[in-house]
Amino acid sequence: MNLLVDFFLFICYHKYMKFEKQKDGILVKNSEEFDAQNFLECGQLFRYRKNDDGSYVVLSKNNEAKVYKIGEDWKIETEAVEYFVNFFDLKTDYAKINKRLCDGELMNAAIKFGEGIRLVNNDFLETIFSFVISANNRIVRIKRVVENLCKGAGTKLLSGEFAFPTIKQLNEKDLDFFESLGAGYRGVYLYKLSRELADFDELVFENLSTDEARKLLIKFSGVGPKVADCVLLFSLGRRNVFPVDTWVEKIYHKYFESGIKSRNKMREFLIEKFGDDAGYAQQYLFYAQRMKGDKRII
DNA sequence: TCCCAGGCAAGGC
DNA sequence: GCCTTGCATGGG
Repeated sequence: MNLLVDFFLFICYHKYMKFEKQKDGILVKNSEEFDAQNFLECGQLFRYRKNDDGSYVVLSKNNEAKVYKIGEDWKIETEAVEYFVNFFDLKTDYAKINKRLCDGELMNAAIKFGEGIRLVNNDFLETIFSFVISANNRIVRIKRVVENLCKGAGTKLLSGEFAFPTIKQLNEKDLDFFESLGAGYRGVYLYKLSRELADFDELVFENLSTDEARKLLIKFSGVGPKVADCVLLFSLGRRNVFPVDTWVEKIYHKYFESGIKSRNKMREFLIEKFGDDAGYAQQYLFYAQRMKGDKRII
C-alpha cells in the first residue's frame, strides 16, 4: 500500500527532466534543468566550439555532437546517443539537487546564474590530460593546447574533427611532441603521464572510496589535489569533492570565513558544508564567480 | 613592465 | 604534515 502511495506521489510530484532519444540524437524538452551554453562554458570541459549560428560543436573521446536550440528545446545531434545521454548526465534529477542546495542567498543566486548547468561525465583519459594542462593556466590556452594534442596525436574523424588520442597513440609520441604543444612546463608532465597510464586500467577506481581514488590520482605526474578533484568530479562520477582553485579561494574569502587558511583546509570546510552535493555546489559557485570577476555574486 | 591564470614538484623544516 | 619557490606561456 505504501508502495502504491509512493508511486502515485512519484508520478504526480516528481518531475524528472524530459528527454527523448531520436534516431539522429537527443531532444531535451523545455527544461530549466538543461542549458547547453552554461553546461559547456562553465569550465568543466574544453573541447567545444561555438558556431556563428549559435550552435555548438562538442567533442568527447571519439564522439561528436552538434547542439542547438529549437524553440524552448535543446537538440543534441549525434550518432552516439547513449554516450551523450551519459555525458550530459541526463538521467540525474537536478531539480532535486538544486532544491537541496538552495539553503540561502548565495546558493540561490549561483544556481540562478548557472541555470541548466549539469556535471559532465567525460572520458577519464581526456579529463586527466586536460586538467593537468589546466594547472596555473588560462581557459583559452587550455583549449588551444588540448586541441593541439588531438590534432597532433588523435585520429581524424570523417567529419574532419579529431578524436582525443588513445593511450597507445600518446605513447607513440616522444618528449619533443609534448613540449611542442604550447603547454609550457607542463609538457614534460604530459609525457610522463602518458607513460604512467600506458598499462593503467581505470576500472580499479570502481572499488575505491573517493579518498582512496584521490590518493591514487595524486601519484600521477602533474596531478595534485586540485586536478585530482577535477578528475574525480568530471570523469569518475564522484560528486562529494570540492576542487579548490584561485576562484574558490576568492569565493571562500568573500562569502565564508575570512581567516587565512590553506587550500586543503578550505576544501575540508566546504566538503563538510555541502557533503555529497559538494561537487554541484562548487560548479555553480565557480562559474558564477568566474563570470562576475571581482564583483560579488550577492 | 608587471601580474596572473581552474597548481604542481621539489626541497626545507 | 605545512610552507616556499620556481616554473613556460601569453593576454590584459
